[in-house]
Amino acid sequence: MPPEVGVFRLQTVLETINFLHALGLGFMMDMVRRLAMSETLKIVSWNINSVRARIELVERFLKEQSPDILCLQETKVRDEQFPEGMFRQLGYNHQILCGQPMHHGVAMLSRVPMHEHNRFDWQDNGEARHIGAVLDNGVRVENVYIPAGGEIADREVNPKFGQKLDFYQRMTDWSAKLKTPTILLGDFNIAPLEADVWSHKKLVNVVSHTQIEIDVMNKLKNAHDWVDIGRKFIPDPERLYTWWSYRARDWRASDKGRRLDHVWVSPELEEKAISHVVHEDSRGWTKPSDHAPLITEFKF
Amino acid sequence: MPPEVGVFRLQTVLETINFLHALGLGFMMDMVRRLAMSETLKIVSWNINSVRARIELVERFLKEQSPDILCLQETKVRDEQFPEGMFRQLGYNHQILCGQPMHHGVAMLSRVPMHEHNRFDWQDNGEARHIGAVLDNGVRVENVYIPAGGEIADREVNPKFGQKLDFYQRMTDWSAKLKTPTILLGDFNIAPLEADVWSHKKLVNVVSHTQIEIDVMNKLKNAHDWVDIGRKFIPDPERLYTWWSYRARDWRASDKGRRLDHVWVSPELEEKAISHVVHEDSRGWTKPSDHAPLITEFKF
DNA sequence: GCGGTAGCCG
DNA sequence: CGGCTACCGC
Repeated sequence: MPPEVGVFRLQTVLETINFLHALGLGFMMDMVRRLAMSETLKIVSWNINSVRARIELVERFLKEQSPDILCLQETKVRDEQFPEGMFRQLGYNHQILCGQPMHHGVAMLSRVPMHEHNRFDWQDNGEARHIGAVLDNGVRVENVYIPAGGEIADREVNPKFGQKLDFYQRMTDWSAKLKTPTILLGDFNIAPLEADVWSHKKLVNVVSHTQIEIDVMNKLKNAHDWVDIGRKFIPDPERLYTWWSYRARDWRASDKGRRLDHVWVSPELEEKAISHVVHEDSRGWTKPSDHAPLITEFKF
Repeated sequence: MPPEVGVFRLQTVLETINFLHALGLGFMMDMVRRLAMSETLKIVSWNINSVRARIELVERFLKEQSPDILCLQETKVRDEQFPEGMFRQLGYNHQILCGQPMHHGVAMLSRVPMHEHNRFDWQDNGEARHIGAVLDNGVRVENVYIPAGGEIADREVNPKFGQKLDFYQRMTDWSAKLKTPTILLGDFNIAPLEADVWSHKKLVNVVSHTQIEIDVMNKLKNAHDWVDIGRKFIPDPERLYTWWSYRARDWRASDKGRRLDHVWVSPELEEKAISHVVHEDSRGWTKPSDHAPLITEFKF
């Protein structure tokens, strides 16, 4: 599937390569060849904590990593104000935006064709927390920002915690009916394993790592036999974090991380995943997000 | 007057030069020689619009221009949070701070000895708008941030305008009694001449250029026969601005400036002033203040 | 337009 | 700690 380049819709790989050559953009030819001729897909999930405040970081990341698809959470911007120009300049011409003022917000930016498929309101309150897309090969990508759940792990005193559990339950119902090969990724706001947090003992009653959350997460997982790509490539009990609080004096030295972000796939896609890394570097850049991007490569 | 260097108080020029040589700081020797052996003084007035937000700009300016004394207005920082480290690193060990939370605030940073002399509250409401210092040669430096005066040029409907006029009146009373040779500089928030604004006609009723303001400014000027150093070196009717609004799309192209900042001296210092420029360049740096620095050199 | 403040949130 | 929303002031 050759990419769109500005107003040009290039029909063949050869056309695309000749076009780039004419523009003196020979350095992009390898990329085009790879995109068009292989069935490799590099997809990223990143809770960006404001895409506007982080636009230069995102640009740097895209230039360094060149993913085909970027799935963002916590964009914190309404669609009219989304900084789509930078993405378009880098060839991310397929854009699905689902934002709202102030909080939450998800977005998908792609250099390969991608078609909006659905937007679930699993929280049933209008918050912008999900978009689903389908690729030309029929694979679905579901980008989700699950609520954090507040401070206290008790739905009686903390309604936010109940909303989080209900969100998981609705995703579970949806998963159970799911037939299509699907990549489900985003900020799940739960770190299920002991090796997913810097201290199991200290966090066992902290929202994100409580048993009740781990239970609802496992119910969701079993409803579709989701495969946890993070743990496929970095098996338990190896340390695996995707989030480090801003509040730490030195996030890398203290390393008080949690694995809140996840990439899950339908069982039939498990063997298509060929690599997965948490890009911790970008957590150390200037003015970073508190989450690191998750980079997964598939070969279909 | 040899400088203080950290905890060392160097008594002679020779001691200072030897000290720098021992530290491998030979590149500073010329500066020390100039400071200690000549009677030249380079003094800057700059409304910085937050010294914390602008600390890298200030550093760049000091490294490029190497003034002996920097007088800042609108520092917008309480004294405990003043970023004094950068100044100390560049040798500005004499510091007089007069800040408050959020608004206003003035500061003087000097590489030559300078002693706090007074702090007038010409507005009589506790706002941090003035500090006065005396140099070892007896010359006084008065650094002032005169209130802007609000939107409407009528003290009956706009108390801020009245406060501005009252501030000028109190400065006038002070000036009339002044006997010492003095440099009075800062953000006066009035552009008196037609050539001090981009359009006299359009601004004749805009606070900063109204006749009532020009009248109180002239009364202040006459009370001590203050010499306007800006117009001594760039005579009327040549265009002379020190401030350009942030709101202009392209401040340099539209050039809708005003001369709000001034350097005035006692009559007996007029002939000591040997140069004066408005450093418009720094208005074009990244994340600039809306005011440009005024650089004046004296030879005593 | 762009500083500062405050409270809200994770 | 550091986004957001607001308001305030120049």
